[in-house]
Amino acid sequence: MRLSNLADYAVVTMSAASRHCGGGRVSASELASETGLPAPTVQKVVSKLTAAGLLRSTRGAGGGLQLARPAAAISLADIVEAVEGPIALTACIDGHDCAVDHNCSVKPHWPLVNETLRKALADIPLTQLAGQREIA
Amino acid sequence: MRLSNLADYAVVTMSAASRHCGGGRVSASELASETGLPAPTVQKVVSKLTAAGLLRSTRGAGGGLQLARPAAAISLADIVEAVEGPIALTACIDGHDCAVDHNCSVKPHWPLVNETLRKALADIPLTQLAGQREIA
DNA sequence: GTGAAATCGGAACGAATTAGTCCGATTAAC
DNA sequence: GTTAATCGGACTAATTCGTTCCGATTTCAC
Repeated sequence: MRLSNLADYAVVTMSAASRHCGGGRVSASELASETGLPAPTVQKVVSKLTAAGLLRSTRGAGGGLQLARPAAAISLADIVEAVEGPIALTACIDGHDCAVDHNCSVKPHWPLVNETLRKALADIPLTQLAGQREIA
Repeated sequence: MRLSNLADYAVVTMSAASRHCGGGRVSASELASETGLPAPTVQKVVSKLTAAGLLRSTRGAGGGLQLARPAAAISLADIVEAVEGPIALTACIDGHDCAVDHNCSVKPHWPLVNETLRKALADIPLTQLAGQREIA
């Protein structure tokens, strides 16, 4: 019931990147300096976020990162899913049987719980987490 | 964003125990047989649940477990907290600074998220999870 | 056109938490 | 008082996560 540190760092990184949305491209090293996180860690987080389509990467000299979508259109659920995969409390939903499949009366109820949690996280936009002066 | 297997097993175990609520004491071995989980694992889960006050243990020959509270009064949040501790997505809320304390603009928003998730889980009683036994 | 620099992307190593297992202390019944 | 069955805690092994490093790609400058 606790998201991984990578996901936590991803939220911080996205929050920092959202502040440079208007300024164009930002390098991963610069994000590391601003957030105080280790540079390699930020690189790994950025890789996952880029693969998920939340960030747009521009390679080469003078390149950098930029938000692929407006900050208001990115929710906490998107960031968590980008780093940790689908929002699922249990692993028995995607093939990995929990060895009690035959007598597991709670399994039918997990999708409902998962969806409830996902909705709760989807209702939190990046703008709220970033704490920008323009929250509207 | 995924609860540990122990918590998953705890839910299954509590669900199985709720069926024996009227029958009185149930041994951990019997719960293991019914759920199909390894007996030592069930013992570990039962230990945590008992320590949290969700189960009442009776030692000695002929002893066993029984629900400390009615099934309707036990929520999914109670079980998760019993096994995994407080519902907190991030570890930076209880002293462990995340090394970006000075520039972490998202930290003030985590308690709200945690409370939202906790409420979502608290709204799911054990009776709903137990449901009717489905024989596959 | 060529060279060089800077960037992201993926892979490998190490550490930490977790899952599983075992043995001992306690307790009730006989 | 003895026996037997139970829970409780501690140890070991495994998986996953976090961190770090190196290579492929791309752009700018000359």
